[in-house]
Amino acid sequence: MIDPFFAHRLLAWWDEHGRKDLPWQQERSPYRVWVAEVMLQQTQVAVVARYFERFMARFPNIHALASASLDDVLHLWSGLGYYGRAHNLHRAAAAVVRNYDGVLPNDQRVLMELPGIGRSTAAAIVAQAYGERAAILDANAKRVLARQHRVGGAPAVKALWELAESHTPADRVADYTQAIMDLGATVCVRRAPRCAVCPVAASCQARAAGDAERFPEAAARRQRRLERRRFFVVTDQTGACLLERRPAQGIWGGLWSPPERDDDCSVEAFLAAAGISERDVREVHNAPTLRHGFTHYDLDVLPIYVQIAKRPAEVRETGAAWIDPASHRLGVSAVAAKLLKATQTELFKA
DNA sequence: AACGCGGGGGA
DNA sequence: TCCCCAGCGTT
Repeated sequence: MIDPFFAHRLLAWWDEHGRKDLPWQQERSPYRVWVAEVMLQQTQVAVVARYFERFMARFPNIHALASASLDDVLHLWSGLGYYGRAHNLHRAAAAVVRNYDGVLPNDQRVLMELPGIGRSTAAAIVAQAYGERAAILDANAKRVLARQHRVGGAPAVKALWELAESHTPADRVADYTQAIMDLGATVCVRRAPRCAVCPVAASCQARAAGDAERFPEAAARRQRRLERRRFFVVTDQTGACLLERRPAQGIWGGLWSPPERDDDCSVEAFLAAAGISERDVREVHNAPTLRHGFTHYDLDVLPIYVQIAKRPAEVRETGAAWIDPASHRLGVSAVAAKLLKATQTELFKA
């Protein structure tokens, strides 16, 4: 049984308490909404806010994005994670310029054919940018609806999409979409929801049952993997660091990082392959272990710091480059930046 | 349907 | 230390 006043009460609440000053809500354009929605995939609002305007300043419109190099796009994405999003954004921008004359389609089904745009993101774009009726089901809406109707278990996702569709009103779609996300983000929060100030608490079944925190049902815990990775962090006296472009497949695919080698690669063999003379090596020692948290497994990063007296004349093999520590060009991945920072700290102490 | 993908926030 | 976050693409 769908409460016909659900959307009405939600909108009335949003008019008074909703968020209306987020960066991507200003001078709202399809392009800005699109970029924001992609950045916001599995990424918290406060984090995206630090990247959004910088990205917009560098790529103010879809043509600027489409004609940019992938390295430039990755550079501005560095630290945001899920770098496949940046690849897809870049590819989709080129496709929109080529196929739609640079105008982002206003149809949900058409949008979903673009790389990186799924059901929820496509719905958010058409609702926020074009005012077309479309239902979203992000983590916030999922939590609100799962509690409102007290649905859990395996079939929950399908049921929640149907509930999202039936609750979405025909008018004020953009505001409603924002409202249900704001409610989930500020009132119907994961732990200790503030039901006392919730506009839809009266019809909330989980609230009535007193078990709101049980919803949405958590996925089964996954096994965590432990991985050990070994990087050769080679810096010179200016702090410049040797990087390699990583293989397209696998972790940090296509990004730049300090050279990674197997445990059975000796320091001598690495230096020889890189064309670095051993007499240029001033010091080699193991650094303290850096632990890097990961979604499904942990990485043990065991960098070996190598100080060399000067840049070797010829180390530019395929895919190798020196990175300037001041600019961090070449779309350096966050882990490379962390390793650089650790390296520089070590050099500073030495 | 399940899994891989990243980094950060918060308890 | 762990779960979660304005999900998507692949298998």
